[in-house]
Amino acid sequence: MSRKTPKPSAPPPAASPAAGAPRHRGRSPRATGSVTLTDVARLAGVSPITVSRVVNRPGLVSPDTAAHVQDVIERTGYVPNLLAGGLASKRSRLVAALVPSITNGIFVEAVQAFTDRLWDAGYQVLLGLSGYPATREDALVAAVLSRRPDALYLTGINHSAATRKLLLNARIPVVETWDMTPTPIDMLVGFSHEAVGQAVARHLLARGHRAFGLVWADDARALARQRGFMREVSGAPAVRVDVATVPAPSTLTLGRQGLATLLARGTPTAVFCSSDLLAHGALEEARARGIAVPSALALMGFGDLEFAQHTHPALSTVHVDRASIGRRAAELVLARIDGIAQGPSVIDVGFIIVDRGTT
Amino acid sequence: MSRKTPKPSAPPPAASPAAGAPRHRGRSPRATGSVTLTDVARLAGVSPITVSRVVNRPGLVSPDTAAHVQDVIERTGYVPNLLAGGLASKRSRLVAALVPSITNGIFVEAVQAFTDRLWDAGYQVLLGLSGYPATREDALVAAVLSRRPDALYLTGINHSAATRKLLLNARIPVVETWDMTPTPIDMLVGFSHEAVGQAVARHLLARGHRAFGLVWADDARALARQRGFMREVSGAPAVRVDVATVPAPSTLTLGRQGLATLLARGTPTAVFCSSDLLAHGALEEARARGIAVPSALALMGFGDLEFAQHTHPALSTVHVDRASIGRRAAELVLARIDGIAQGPSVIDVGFIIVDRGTT
DNA sequence: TTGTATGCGTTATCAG
DNA sequence: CTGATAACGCATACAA
Repeated sequence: MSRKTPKPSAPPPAASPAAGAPRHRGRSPRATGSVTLTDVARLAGVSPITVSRVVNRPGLVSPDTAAHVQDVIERTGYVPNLLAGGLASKRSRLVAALVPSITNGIFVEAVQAFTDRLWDAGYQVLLGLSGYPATREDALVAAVLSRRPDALYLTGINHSAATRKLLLNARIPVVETWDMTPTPIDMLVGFSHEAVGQAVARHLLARGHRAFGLVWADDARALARQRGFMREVSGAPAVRVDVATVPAPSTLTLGRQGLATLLARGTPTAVFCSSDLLAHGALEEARARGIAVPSALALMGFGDLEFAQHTHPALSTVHVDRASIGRRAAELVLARIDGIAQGPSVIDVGFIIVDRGTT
Repeated sequence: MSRKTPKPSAPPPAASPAAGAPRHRGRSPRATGSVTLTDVARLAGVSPITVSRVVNRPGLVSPDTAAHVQDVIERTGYVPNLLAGGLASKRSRLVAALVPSITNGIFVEAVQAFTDRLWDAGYQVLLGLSGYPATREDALVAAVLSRRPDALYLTGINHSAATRKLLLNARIPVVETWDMTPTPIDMLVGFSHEAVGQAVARHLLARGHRAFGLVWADDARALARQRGFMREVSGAPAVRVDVATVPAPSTLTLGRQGLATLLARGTPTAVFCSSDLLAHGALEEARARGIAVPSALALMGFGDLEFAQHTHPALSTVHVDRASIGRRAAELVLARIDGIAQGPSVIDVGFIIVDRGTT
């Protein structure tokens, strides 16, 4: 345990702050009250930068010094101040993620995966809740940028001009998610909603269906799926499609009503719902009317409501690997932060049609 | 639009930075590249502190000056740096919230309410995911405190000694939630889980039940509810209680298995599950066996799984106003930050037994 | 391997 | 109502 010269007097007891220099606490008119890196340095008999290195780059410091400093850190309960650190280094070690809501389970799984991955890499994620149709997104982006995050995760690709400008000025990596576009702001991890609609249409057509019903939420991404569906079926002969549109935040009740509406207007053999919550509502309506699913009516949702699978194994769906979106977004961000920007910066994670019976 | 003297030359065109002082960008070796408060001040012909006031306390500045500065702010796209601001003022305008997970819907609603309320008050919420049985909580608390939040929201009341010490040293308001204790770290918003168990027991006893089954997760708060239940029924004669314990993260499948276990060992007339997810699983098992709920078997959960209510209106539950927990926690925090620490700092939000049929 | 000098962008303090 | 000055706590760039 032999240390270099600068150690004025080893303090085996508790606090015996180098009697020459009087206690500093309370000296400056703006003193904060909590232990600073300088306090630790003084107590350990080293320079502040050495303490900084012990905390951030232990490799650059001799084991002896490191151990001693570490000891003082623990005794004093020193907690680094990342506001100061971030200001000095221009790296906040903070990454912001903007999500419409966390009570709606659909986006959380990706964010959780994103957060977990970044935490392991030494970053913290600041979550911003943009509210539904992204009303507050502009204000939120500005607020979040004022923390000087090292990167930004966005949900969706529809952003106002003001937002885009802020993002461009910020000069940090940005990942958009949950959608697909040839012109991302920066990077992108998602899938094409039009392709989903198209694939489902193709799938159902191949299974012989011609009379379709759509229970559809009035939401940008959902409408993209509808477009894809419509485009594909419009090429097939003798096809009928009826759409029951429902307002944006999907609920079970809206799903029930949607199917009721469709049944009042015709007799579809396959009903595609814009979300699994709607699909499950429709399933309840079918049950209530004694309509067998899937033998008498094929029912397809979108998004894997875990609950629905357990409740009724005959509800088909389009599966998206949500965690994977978060994980890959994190990889992209980390690569860019570390300057290793190799590889594509637009990733299509695709989707899978899970057919649990569609006649 | 007449302004005071210090305006050197009104710049109706774009950037004409007071020709006397040469451009500053790129001068310092550590220049950051983004617009600073000083840049804005120079362009507006005022001192930096005036710009600061326009942003933070518009009231202290003359309308003319304010308008002019505001204009420059918009033209330059200036975004304040809260790392610097927080460092200088010792107020980060950041509040941290620690939650086990966000994919588990149980705690999110409260956090969302907390976040919404604080956002309106000018604060941002940094979400920390502590993982299940709070394994990473220590590291997380340290990491989060290094951002110097103005307050902290915690889920639960079980914290390690190390965590408590960090929290005490931090000298910031702390709200614990979702539970009740006579010795909170600082403030508390929650309810007594023992009281829940007790109340349910009393309720079921009053409805004539004597043969009870418990499908129970192995989790601290859940066990507190069990204790309350046991204590209450132990006072009644001729009571039998069988407990099927299942591992911690509840699933539908575990609920099914739990009920199956109970039915293999006896014939309870009322089954109380530690969560609504388990209760719903049990409901499925009952359905599969042709046992009518609630006429042949009373089933009670805890926590209002919204889904379950729609699926089966005969599943009883203990209702907790989750959003209210978040809202009231926010109120407490704000009162303390503003120094208006009036009122109690321990709030019991209570719970409600929702009986949808228990024989 | 360790230390010195300096500045990051902002606000508190006190003076005009 | 406005400004000059001095921190806030830390890390970068070099030097030893």
